[in-house]
Amino acid sequence: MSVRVRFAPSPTGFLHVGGVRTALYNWLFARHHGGTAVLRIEDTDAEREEAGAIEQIQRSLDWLGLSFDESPSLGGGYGPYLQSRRGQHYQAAVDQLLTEGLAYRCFQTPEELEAARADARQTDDPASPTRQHRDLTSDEIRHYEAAGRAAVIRFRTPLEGETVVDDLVRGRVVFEHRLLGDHVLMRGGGAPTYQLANPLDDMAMGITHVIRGEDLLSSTPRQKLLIEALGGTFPITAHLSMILGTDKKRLSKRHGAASVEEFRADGYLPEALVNFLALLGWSWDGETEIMSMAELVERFSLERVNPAPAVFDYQKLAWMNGQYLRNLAVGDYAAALQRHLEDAGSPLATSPRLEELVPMVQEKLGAFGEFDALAGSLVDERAPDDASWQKLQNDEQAGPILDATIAALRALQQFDAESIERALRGVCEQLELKPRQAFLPIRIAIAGSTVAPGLYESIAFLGPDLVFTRLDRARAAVRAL
RNA sequence: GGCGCAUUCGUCUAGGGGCCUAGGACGCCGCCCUCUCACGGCGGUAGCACGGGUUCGAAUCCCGUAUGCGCUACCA
Repeated sequence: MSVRVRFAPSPTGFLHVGGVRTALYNWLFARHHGGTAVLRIEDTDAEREEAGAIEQIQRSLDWLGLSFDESPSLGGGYGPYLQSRRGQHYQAAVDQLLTEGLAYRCFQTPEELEAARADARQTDDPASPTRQHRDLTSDEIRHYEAAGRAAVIRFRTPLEGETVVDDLVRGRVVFEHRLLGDHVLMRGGGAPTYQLANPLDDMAMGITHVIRGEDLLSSTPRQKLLIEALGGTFPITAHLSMILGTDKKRLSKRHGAASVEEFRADGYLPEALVNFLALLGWSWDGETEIMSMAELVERFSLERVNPAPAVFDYQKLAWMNGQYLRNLAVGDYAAALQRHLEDAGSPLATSPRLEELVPMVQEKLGAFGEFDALAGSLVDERAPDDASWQKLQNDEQAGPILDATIAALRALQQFDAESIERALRGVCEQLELKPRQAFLPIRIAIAGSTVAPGLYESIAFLGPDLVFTRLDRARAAVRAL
């Protein structure tokens, strides 16, 4: 039997890292086994759906390099399976369940339900409120219908016994039927609930393995019961732990970036994010950390998924991204950097000289988002950093250093990094200063900041015209005091 | 409250009875390299939640407690 998995997000917002990890594990598992991974959008609740969310989810998955199979449902074009287009299929299943007495109509008003819940709090039968209309007489049904009451369809959950789920990451989990309650399959308006659409589609689509978040573990027995009532076989499940913020709460906006789009905007590489997320809850040998997509596919297995929740460590992601960045060939680095600058709408994106900058910044950046602050002043004309400029002006040696530098650079035949280095070393000897002292004012004059790419390379990159302009400007600022 | 899941350095993890005086990585600290920032190199800090069992022997198995998280919707 070949493996078929699905990633089934609801379009209620951006794709966040928890969702990405779920998507990734599904995808890796499918690819590892040469199986199929499909994307299914669970848009059964029109009210909570957010405009553009589907496109955004797809864009994020594309960017990450997670391509899903079989996406033919949208009017002949390409797109994911949409539950909102499968209404008849759900209706047919409900009709069958109704006929066989496996489901029933429930006419409770929200007020009645609430009242029943309040009563149930005192008892040891927490599920009873959901079963109030489980055994209505035909007279009662006629009465409710005559009164024009809308009905929801509830599943007739067995009152006794238990359902066992053999989960690939959690082992055997047992649920008592009496505590489950009769959950709603179809709303008053005729729309299916998740509890109906999700398992039904898994069955209809021949899903063999359900890999999803632990938040859905408790609804697994209901889904299993439903599928088995319909004569189907429930898939094998693997419930992944939650991803937490540093406060151990579910990762969200307030912990920092939590959506794919944000990491992208901050200048992270998709390969790095994928690698990092793969390791959040899974490991290969406990030692190897940097793994390509191909290696992940080859090595991934659900058996090695950790059942414990994991805290999302931004620092480690940053480190890993730096590793990926530094391993890029210059041309690839330049291309990726340019794409990032374009995405960010930065004017630096149009610079034809980005590639020249790469060797100067590649060792220094943890993410492309830092590029502008580090090297922007070499590409753009901009005001110097205030604090740095202050430092320059307070430096008593600055005047003589700048004078000597200007003279030494003026004397140069060749304006390349080696020549510049020799010239600047000469300045140090001449003034009997250590490079770290002598170069500080020069760096501020050149880059407008105490932090910048290598001095010699920066000077060579800017070229004599700009360099002398900036040195003169600094000289004037120092003299003005 | 009920049900469920989880619990190894600050964080991600290795470990599935003796190989563990618990290994790797990020972070942190120190040293080296060094024109700033980084990178890189070397070294260091730090952990089996607690209590009972089982066993010749437990981080590893069982029970309990604690704590955290999830579910408890006509959300998914």
